[in-house]
Amino acid sequence: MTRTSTRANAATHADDSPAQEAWGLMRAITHDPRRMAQTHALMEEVGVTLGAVKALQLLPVNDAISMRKLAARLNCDNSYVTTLVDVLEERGLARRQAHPTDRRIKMIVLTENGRHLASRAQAMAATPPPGFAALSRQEAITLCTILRKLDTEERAELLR
Amino acid sequence: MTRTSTRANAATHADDSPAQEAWGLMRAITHDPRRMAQTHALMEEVGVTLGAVKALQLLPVNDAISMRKLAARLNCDNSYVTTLVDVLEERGLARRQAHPTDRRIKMIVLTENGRHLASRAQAMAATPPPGFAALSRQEAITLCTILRKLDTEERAELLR
DNA sequence: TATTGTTATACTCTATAACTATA
DNA sequence: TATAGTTATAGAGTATAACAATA
Repeated sequence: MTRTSTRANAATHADDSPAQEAWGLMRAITHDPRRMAQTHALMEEVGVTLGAVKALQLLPVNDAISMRKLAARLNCDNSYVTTLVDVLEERGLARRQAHPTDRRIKMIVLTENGRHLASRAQAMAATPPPGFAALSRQEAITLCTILRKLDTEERAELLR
Repeated sequence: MTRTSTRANAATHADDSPAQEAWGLMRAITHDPRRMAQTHALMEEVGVTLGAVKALQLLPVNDAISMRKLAARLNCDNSYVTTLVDVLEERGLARRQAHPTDRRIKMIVLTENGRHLASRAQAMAATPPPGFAALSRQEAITLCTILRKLDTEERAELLR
């Protein structure tokens, strides 16, 4: 990126290209420590560790999912999913079910209680931090449009 | 067991508000697994663990910094910084120095070698992912402006 | 023979508590 | 007495390898 650069905006970013500055800001914004605090509160409430809460955030609320697919979502090893689902079962939040046709596969389903908790955990993750409320509708839409392009482009890059 | 490294896919946005969708996209974009791969490569090259690379990314390249302040930057406990700096010293990447006036304090300084590595690690973190290249200059500037507002607002929220 | 999940195990990450040396 | 850092230690997070059951 060349620096035909913008007006002297943020002093700290004087030498950054807009793209670099944007990237830095995105990382700062998504890093928000209050989210971690929220998550921690949920861990305490449910009496499970971080891994289990992450699983709750990625488990489909109404569907069943195989161990293997959950591992892919969590981007972790299969064996760790065993550990995690064990905890979830102990807490009565999920159950292992047989797959109807392939008996190697175990399908994980949330219990009533687990469904409830999973919904909350997922809503928590999906809720933008409070600062977003300061954006005008038009700004939010503009932001969205640019991020969509960025996301699409990232995905495309991934396949090259 | 293989770990399939999938990119967290942004959910379907049909029902989301623009702010919600933007938030989901930001999380998907910053989650990029290629960064983790890069970091992992550096870990291998230097022969240290992730914690040490993170320290390298946060150590001031030309200044000294106290153990305590480094702990604050890493957002971790003091005792863990001891562990980390021990490793950095073993690898000849950093040294502990006495503070000129307060003998309780130990100042960490990078060695020549460490400075080099730290610069690389920091440049790696600051470089936007490849998708950013697809944004027009105007889009990058617009994105930057909105994110700056968001960031400022987040900081303000933090003090309420 | 390949695939799904589990067990056994070990290494990394990280914090807490108790401690030492200053201040 | 309070603060900076260290030591000892333990628990959470996570992977690897070997394995059992099924396909």
